[in-house]
Amino acid sequence: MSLRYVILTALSEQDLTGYQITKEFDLVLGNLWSASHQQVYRELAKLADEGLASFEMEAQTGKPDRKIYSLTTAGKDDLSRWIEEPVLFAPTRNALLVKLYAGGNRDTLLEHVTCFKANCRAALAEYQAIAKRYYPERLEDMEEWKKRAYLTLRYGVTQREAQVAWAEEAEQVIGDLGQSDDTALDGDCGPDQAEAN
Amino acid sequence: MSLRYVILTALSEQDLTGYQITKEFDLVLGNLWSASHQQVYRELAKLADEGLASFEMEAQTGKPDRKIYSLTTAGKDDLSRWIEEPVLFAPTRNALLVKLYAGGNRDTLLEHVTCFKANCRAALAEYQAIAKRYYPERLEDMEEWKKRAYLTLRYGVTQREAQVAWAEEAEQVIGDLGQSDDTALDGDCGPDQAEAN
DNA sequence: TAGCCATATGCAACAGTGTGCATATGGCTA
DNA sequence: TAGCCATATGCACACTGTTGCATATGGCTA
Repeated sequence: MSLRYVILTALSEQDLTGYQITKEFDLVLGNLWSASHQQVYRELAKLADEGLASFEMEAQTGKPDRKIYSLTTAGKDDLSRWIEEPVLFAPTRNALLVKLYAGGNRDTLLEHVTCFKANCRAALAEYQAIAKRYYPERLEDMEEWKKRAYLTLRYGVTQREAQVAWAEEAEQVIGDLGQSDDTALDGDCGPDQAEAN
Repeated sequence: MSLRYVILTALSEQDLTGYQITKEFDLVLGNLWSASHQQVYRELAKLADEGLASFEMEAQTGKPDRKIYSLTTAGKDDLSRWIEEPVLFAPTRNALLVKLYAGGNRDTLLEHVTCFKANCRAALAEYQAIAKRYYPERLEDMEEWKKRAYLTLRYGVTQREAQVAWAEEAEQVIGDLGQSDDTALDGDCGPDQAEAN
């Protein structure tokens, strides 16, 4: 149910097209939520249908026509109401941890963890690039909306840093394990392990 | 697609009923994944249907009959294959960050963050209880499967600790904000800056 | 005895997300 | 000119997850 409010939030800043909102998910918004363009268009249609947003067609030269969406009063009210609601915390669902728990070949697990670490580092680099570009000033000098946005970025940074640290700890521990030790699986340490996928 | 493999993992340790698997999600497994009993039963039925697991009815005295599920060879193979596959990382979806980004009343945001912090602390306390009960020995003295399980718990601990630290930082920053400052909602204060991007 | 709880299993409907496919404009390049 | 890319929008179906409801055994307690 949150995607709709992410979109309402984006629209509360400025009028946007579905295409632009989708792009936002690759930038600042991506740190909070993510959605495909199909999801975005579908949700926008629903929002317009329910009167929370409205749109105007805009003809362009050299590019296809587009629909520029803006919040209605009802949309603003609904967003405000939602913000006041208690936050629903999503349960953990972590495939990497499942694989680690399940067992399997040591080198495979190491690869998974190393890949995870690389992902986290890449995310960190992106966050730092965003910080440099959008939040170059000191916290005290930021406008209030910017302080709040910066906090969401800080969340991503601190989480990723903790993940990298954990990954390094995990690499150590897994590195010290024997070659193969599935929980109750094939258990052979035979020559092969077909690289799936 | 992962729920099925979480269940296969649980079954790879020992034969279990749907009821027991559901209980597991409240304990150690809860740190990796979560699912309702309806989901568990549905998935078990599918696994049996596809020949990845099989079950035997067991009559009990004083309690209802139950189905004890066990992995088939095909099930073990499928689990092994899945473990080898690259991990699919789930995109971020964080309602708290959305609300923080959107704005709203300062005290509301503070409440949300404080509630989040309390949740994290509660989770930490649970993790510590589990650590004390299930992993009292030193890491070096653990069996290999236990080292891996311990790592998954460590992940939870390090993440939660980072979240608590962030929450305290956030409380500071939000505490210094003015009373009300929605992005473009009711409480406008002059010419709203709608920062592009 | 009535109601609650733990044990034990499940169906049905719906909401939310993901994936594949489709369509159209027009610029740039091989 | 053919193909690719960015822009721009969307449908249909499948899968995953949530919610409400249903059923049954038997112990414990008010």
